[in-house]
Amino acid sequence: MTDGDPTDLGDDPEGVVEVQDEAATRNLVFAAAERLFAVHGFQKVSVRDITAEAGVNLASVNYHFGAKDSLLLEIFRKRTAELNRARVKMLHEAVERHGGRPTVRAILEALIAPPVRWLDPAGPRLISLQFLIRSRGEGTEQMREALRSDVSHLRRFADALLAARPDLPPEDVYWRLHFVLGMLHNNRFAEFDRLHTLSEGLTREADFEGLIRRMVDFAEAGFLA
Amino acid sequence: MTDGDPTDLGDDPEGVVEVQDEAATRNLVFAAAERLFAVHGFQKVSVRDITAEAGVNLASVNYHFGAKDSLLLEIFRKRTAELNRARVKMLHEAVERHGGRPTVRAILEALIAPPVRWLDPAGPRLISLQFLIRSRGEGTEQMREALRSDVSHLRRFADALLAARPDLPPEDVYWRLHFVLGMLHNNRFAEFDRLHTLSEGLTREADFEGLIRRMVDFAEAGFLA
DNA sequence: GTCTATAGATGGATAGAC
DNA sequence: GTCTATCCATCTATAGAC
Repeated sequence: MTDGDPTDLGDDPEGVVEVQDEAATRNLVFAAAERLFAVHGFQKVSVRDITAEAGVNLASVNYHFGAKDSLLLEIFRKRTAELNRARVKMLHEAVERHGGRPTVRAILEALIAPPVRWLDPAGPRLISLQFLIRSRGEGTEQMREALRSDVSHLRRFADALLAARPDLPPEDVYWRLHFVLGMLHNNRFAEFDRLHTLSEGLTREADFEGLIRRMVDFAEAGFLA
Repeated sequence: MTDGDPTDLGDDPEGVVEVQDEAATRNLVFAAAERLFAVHGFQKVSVRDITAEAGVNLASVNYHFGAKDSLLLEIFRKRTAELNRARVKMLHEAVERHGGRPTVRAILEALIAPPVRWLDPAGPRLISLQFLIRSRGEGTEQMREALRSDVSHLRRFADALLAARPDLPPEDVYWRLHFVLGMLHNNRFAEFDRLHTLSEGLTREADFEGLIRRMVDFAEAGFLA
């Protein structure tokens, strides 16, 4: 369905296998790599693991992406752009809804809701989010450089928060934004497991809108103090 | 000074080098490994890197620790125990100070202050803390199993918080504890760098008692909501 | 574009001399 | 306990047939 233009298939005498969309293998590699990296870590997953998982030959990674690191970087860029787009869209809607001056709560919702919605195992985004969280600690030098220097999307959130709390010293606003990001980056499989053990099953992360509300409540209270 | 009993040195005809404390090499390896792991990550640092950094021979890691993973686990266990001891001690003092029922703020201080004090570059703990933070995302299976199952030290904090806020649904208490831990785990070199870039130098993490106060303020507000 | 085969580098671990 | 030399597994990347 999503493998390109299927109208070519009928006329090809060589059958279906040879006329796969030229991007099919590339997409298989991309998806397998993202999943394995997200679950097992960047360094522990080899090109062999990826190609075996994708069911393609070993040389595919280098042919389609040049190198393992380039593949990593491409996944990172794509998912980062998608997440930032969702966040900025929500922030923009909040700005319009509040006549140019969104509340702290509306800003925090735009920051928090998109990545938490990605946690839903019923959706197609859980793997991408775990990949992005992992890239923060294990990323290549290129990825860390991108994270360090590209603060353009956070810039908007910081400016909105500064405008919403002009009475606060700016460094307080920045520190609190840092704390909220820490809350978000902690949403890993392993941390949920630990919390689940500690609470003896009381905490279930299945209710994502509820989790968003809990996080926004907590963060908002911290910002309004 | 700390390399054993120096009184033996004067009588040894073979000189200083051969009569080093038998633990000297072991300690050199331990320290070099912790530092390299903390800065560069667990997978990226090889046994060769460690022994070169320590100025000892390649076989030292296997002789003194058995394997690279065992060395990692030993560092992890030692630093985890030290951090937990400092936290539990502060919690115990808060319990005594408050006649058995410490406030939310006192509990949070016991949870937050020790690891943030370890951030001080003037102290000897900065590397250990970065190692511990990294172990959360990159740890071996043994380390992750230890993190998952050994919640005995967090158990005390959770119980204290449940007692301090008996009016809250327990799952709310657990989630908020999870949020506070996220704030703590985000205190990595790279995240401070990013925050520093975003705030154009306004946020300086040099004032650790100030940072503790900011974090406790934020977390307390979130808990009292 | 796909595949096999392999080059070339690096890793953890160990044997054995001292 | 320490060191050198080395085994052997594994990795990334590429050459070259199809």
